[in-house]
Amino acid sequence: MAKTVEESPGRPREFDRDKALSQITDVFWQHGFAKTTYGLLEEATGLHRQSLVYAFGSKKALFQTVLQHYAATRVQAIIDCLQANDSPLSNIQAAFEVWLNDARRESMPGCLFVNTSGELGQAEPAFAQVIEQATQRLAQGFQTTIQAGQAQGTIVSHIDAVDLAQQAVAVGDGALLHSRVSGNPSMAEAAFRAFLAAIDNQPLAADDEIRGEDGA
Amino acid sequence: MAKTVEESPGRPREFDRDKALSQITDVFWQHGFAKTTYGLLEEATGLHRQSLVYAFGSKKALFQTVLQHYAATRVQAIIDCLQANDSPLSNIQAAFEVWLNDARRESMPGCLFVNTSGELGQAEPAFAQVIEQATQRLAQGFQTTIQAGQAQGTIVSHIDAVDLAQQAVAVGDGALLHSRVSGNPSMAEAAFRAFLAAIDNQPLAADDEIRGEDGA
DNA sequence: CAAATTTGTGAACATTGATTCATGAAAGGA
DNA sequence: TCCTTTCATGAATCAATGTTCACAAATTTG
Repeated sequence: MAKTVEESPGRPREFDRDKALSQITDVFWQHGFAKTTYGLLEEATGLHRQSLVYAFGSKKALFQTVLQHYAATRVQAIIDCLQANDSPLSNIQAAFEVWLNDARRESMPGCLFVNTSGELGQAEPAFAQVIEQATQRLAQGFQTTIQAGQAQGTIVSHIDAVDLAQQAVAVGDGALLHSRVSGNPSMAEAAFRAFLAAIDNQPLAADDEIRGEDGA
Repeated sequence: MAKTVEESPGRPREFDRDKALSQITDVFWQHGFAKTTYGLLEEATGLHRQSLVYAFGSKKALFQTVLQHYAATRVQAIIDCLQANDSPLSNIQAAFEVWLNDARRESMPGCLFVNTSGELGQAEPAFAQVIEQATQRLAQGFQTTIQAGQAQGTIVSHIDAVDLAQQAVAVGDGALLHSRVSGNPSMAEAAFRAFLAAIDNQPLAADDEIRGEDGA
């Protein structure tokens, strides 16, 4: 059985569980699963490793909790952007802005799910399942918003909404991956810019400002 | 100094260096850097670990060689597709097909560079540099092909070619990442389909009735 | 042929890291 | 108060792993 009891008789916990979880998330985010040691976790939280085991279980169980915490906060923030009370295009742009903040971060750029996918793949099915489910929810969020834009004519309709939603998630994942390895958000910015330009349905506004050279 | 001498007096090597390197690449591809042990490498190559050390140096040096080998073969194959003697759109489609083959592979789907980026990020600058350089070359290849298509009018011109090239690489990376964690190439197929539909400049063909399945 | 050099192979080494043991401390309940 | 339960901390344990040592085998060069 899990040892993460909510309330029970006996000595009360002296530290804030959620605060520790947040600090632990950052360590995994920065170092990945394999290179995160109990020494690093002790340093980040100020707690004894055995306290972490009592509170969260083994390292795998701890990481699973971290992934679920991440899905419930970070991924949910993107979905909230997509469902905001604004135009579909603005909502997508807002979601991209959240990603860009992750890409621009100095200390630990990128996305925990992206990093974990690359590191472990399907080697740990429990982890892969959390990531897969979150990715599905994210794609569904994009799809709904894109379909709304297509219905009102602000997003191009000649590309399938499901395909566009999958592409949006792929672009985000790829961009955040690259921001991690390069330490540079420019690829993410360019990729998001291209995606938004591609789905923007404004056939008359092409005379805005001519970008770069135009041979036509 | 490196111990990878090309030819020298003394006992000749009994195994094929390139063949072993290819087998080693597959092991790293499947398991990642950290989880690849000398035991796995011995099993895959049939060689003694010390022979590998003699031939390639330390584990990090070995992996660096693997990454360079991968860039010179796999990444180059994509670039060759982009520079083939065909239409720009067909060239891009052919490049995506190579990626799709990697996404569809049963045993070890995905891309070694993508996996390594997620696993190590900038933790090993020597690795990150190889990946970064290959990514730059790939983006440059897309950019050249896209610009050619824009010049001849087969690719849309209202989106910046540099941004589109960055997006293409991001889509590919994200799609291959997801194929690894999900074991399913459907996201890659959808994302590539959307990208191709978005850059295809056929203002008269917008009256196509059914866009469900891609024909020939 | 003899010396030098490199490879092949088995074993050992040293380090690291996740996990567990053992003990004292702090609460709640009877 | 006394007992049970849980937490905090230090130490130990056990397994895994990258690397190195030592020696036999194979080939080139003088």
